[in-house]
Amino acid sequence: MALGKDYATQECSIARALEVVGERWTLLVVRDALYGVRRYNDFLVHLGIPRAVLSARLKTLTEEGILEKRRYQESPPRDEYVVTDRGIALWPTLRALALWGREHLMDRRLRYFRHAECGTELGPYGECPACGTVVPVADVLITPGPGLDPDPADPVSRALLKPKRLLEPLETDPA
Amino acid sequence: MALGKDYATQECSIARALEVVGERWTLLVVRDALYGVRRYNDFLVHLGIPRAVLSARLKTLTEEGILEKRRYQESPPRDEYVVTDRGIALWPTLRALALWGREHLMDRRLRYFRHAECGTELGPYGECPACGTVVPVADVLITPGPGLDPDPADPVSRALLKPKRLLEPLETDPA
DNA sequence: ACCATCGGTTCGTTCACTGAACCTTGGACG
DNA sequence: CGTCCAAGGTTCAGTGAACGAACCGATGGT
Repeated sequence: MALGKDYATQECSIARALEVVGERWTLLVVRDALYGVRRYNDFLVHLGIPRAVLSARLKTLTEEGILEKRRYQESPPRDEYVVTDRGIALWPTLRALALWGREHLMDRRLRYFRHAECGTELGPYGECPACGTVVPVADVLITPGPGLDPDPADPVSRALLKPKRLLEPLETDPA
Repeated sequence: MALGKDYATQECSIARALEVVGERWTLLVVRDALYGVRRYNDFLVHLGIPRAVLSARLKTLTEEGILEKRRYQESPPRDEYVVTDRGIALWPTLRALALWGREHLMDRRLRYFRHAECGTELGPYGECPACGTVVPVADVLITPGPGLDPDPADPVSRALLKPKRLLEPLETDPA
């Protein structure tokens, strides 16, 4: 969107939030970051997004403090984008959106989100029904569901076939 | 966004949800609908959205079953757009987005959302901390906060200066 | 007859997204 | 040394969506 002019006149925190994360692709980039995607190329192949747009989104997300760009090796110099606390705070929004989409648009289960400690599937607000506590994002286990393509084309989707915790960096073997 | 081509390849309920409500202005239209806005002109002046875009959004939201267009008087023929159950189900998403925006982008409180039965401000997941229950959207009272412009230009913002329940139709006197 | 309102549509301009090509840095290989 | 490859971008022409202003049709008021 890149609004400023328009949404800025709105006295509303929803509008202000959408100024930052409401543009096309932005929330999907944040989703991938929470799933553990960190490298430019992994975002690229998993999202199927034009390179120019990905560069722009990573730039503004970094500027807004939702991602942090950091050097993870010197030779050759390589940077990764790691989600910050501010980005992690978007988890309830993404969770609510995913729940709405699953309920109203999907006919099959693609993924389960569970409490890593006890394996119980999360409730609507990200809480563990068994433990009765809100599960920290780092303790959420993402596991594949029956509706998921068992042999996806891109390495990121393939890596997501194994259960893993959110935030934990994704291992993409380029096989 | 109007994607199909792009997001459709994504096996993800977030992506599917964003196909429907991820376009510019769409979530703000839904927000206004939950606030009780029903008439074309009220959406128009409150959002400051181009007419063509508003028409397009109302059309797709109606087609997606999030709003329902219905005749409320015959002469002259006038239609209103009323939010459906599917639209009401977006409340947790909007609530999460508002919370994030308030927490990370705002420096003042614009509105409070309270349990109409007891006046207690809602918790992060739309629950009433006093009653211990998730508050139905129709029982949420929206009240102005200290950061709100006390004399806004458009009639919708003016009507929202009085506390009212969500979903309850908005009374806009064209003063 | 004239004007105003509501709920739109039409249209020219501007702006963002798209996809393909290209570029740079730094190994790896021969 | 020269060539090739991968990662992580930038550049650029074409397209599609958003913007804002103008226009329109139905109805009611004066």
